[in-house]
Amino acid sequence: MIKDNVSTCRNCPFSWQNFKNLTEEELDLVNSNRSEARFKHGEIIFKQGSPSSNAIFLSHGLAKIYMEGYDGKNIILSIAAPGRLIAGPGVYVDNRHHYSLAALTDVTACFVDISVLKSLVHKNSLFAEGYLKDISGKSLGNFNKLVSFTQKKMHGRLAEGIVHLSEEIFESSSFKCILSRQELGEFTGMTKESIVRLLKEFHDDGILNTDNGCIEVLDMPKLKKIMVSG
Amino acid sequence: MIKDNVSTCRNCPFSWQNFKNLTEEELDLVNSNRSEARFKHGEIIFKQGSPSSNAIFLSHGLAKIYMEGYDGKNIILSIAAPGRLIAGPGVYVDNRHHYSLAALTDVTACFVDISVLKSLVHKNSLFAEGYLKDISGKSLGNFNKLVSFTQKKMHGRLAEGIVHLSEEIFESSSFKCILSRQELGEFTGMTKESIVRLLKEFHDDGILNTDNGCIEVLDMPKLKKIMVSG
DNA sequence: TAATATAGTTGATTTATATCAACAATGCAA
DNA sequence: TTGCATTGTTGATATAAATCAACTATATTA
Repeated sequence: MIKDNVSTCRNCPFSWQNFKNLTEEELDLVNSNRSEARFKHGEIIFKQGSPSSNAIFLSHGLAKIYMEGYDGKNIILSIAAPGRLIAGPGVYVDNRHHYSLAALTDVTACFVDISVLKSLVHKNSLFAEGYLKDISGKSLGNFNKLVSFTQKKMHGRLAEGIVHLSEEIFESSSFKCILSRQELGEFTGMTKESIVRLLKEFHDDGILNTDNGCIEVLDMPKLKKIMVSG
Repeated sequence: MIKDNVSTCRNCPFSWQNFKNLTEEELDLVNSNRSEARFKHGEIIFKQGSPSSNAIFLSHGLAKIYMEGYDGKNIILSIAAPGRLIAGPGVYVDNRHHYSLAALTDVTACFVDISVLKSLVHKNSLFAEGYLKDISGKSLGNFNKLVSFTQKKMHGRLAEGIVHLSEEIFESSSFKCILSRQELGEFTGMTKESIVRLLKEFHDDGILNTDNGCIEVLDMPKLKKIMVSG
């Protein structure tokens, strides 16, 4: 009998930053066009290629945003957490999802009809600006990913991935990793075998511990050094 | 005595799509805050890291948008042509350029104070929406670049690059390449030596000709097949 | 025109990383 | 609990692509 449904957008503690730019009436409009659904770990929330008619916000849990590439090889673009708009550039281009979303834990997700957000972009210029900021920030993230994927080698990329998980997602130096080795590979651009080997190497160098699905960063400065130099 | 200065934004044939959403008065505001400068081939127009206080539009020529990576290795993100907004995500994040811009040919560029564009985003919701569309489209381009850089091998990436140059930039199967082998490498994620070898291979396979800096695509279907499968 | 710098080319070698294959551990279903 | 499927681990091997090094052609400048 879990009770983590959000009663309204007004009192949602995971509300998207940009909703702060709305009037209470506008936020109520969002709320009245909101529906909620639950997903179990592993379930797909939406698929790349399908029509994107809703913006999604997680109110509970974590999900992976990933692109399905050639012959079954995926790239995990980022980890979605509560408070983030999940919509993608397709919303303003071709109304298609250009990536897929799947639950990494049990997830509760709010769906808001995209036309509602678009109408608010028209009505409320602060909200429009906030949306621009949001997209811009994500775009920057992709720039960095592009540079690090093309120029860093495995050590640097894995270090970067772990630092990101530790600081941005779990906000702790020790966390249950959630991502399988396979997924860790899709997140950092390498095979699962390479992940295993590198984690071991990091362990042997006293940088981290890996116990039953958890990662504990022991030497963050060293890890960051590898992240930058690698 | 070249005369390709643009007299006003109103009659500019290379005007940004999104300016069509402005009233004439608003466009005049842009125009009165516009300044023009010329650059010679190779000159840098702005540098990654510097403050981004202006949006830029080319009225003549081509330029490369590139990120400066680790130890002098660059990635050319795209080729800028007249009609395109060049501003970057930094505008709505940290007021810094996150990539550099350099002239590939002789270039005439219009500079518009970014605060003017921002004020128009506030005043004109259609313009704001157009801006969102613009950023979204570019974001999609980066997604594709990420997938192709991480998953395709050299053949596929080079084919992709050449098809892009041919169809999007020069709109001809035969074109003066502009990009040096080094730059072609930065555009497709490989070294200049690999570019040379692959171009030769493509030539030997009857896919294209390379004569004094020109590329002539002879077998576009084959090239596209390599682009997709590679 | 000669002199020098830059860009292009080629082949030999090295290296990072994927792939393949076998096996161990873990979790889930019957 | 047993069996089966998934995930993790390890070592051996293959390969794509970078690096290195030498050389040639093409521009640019004196």
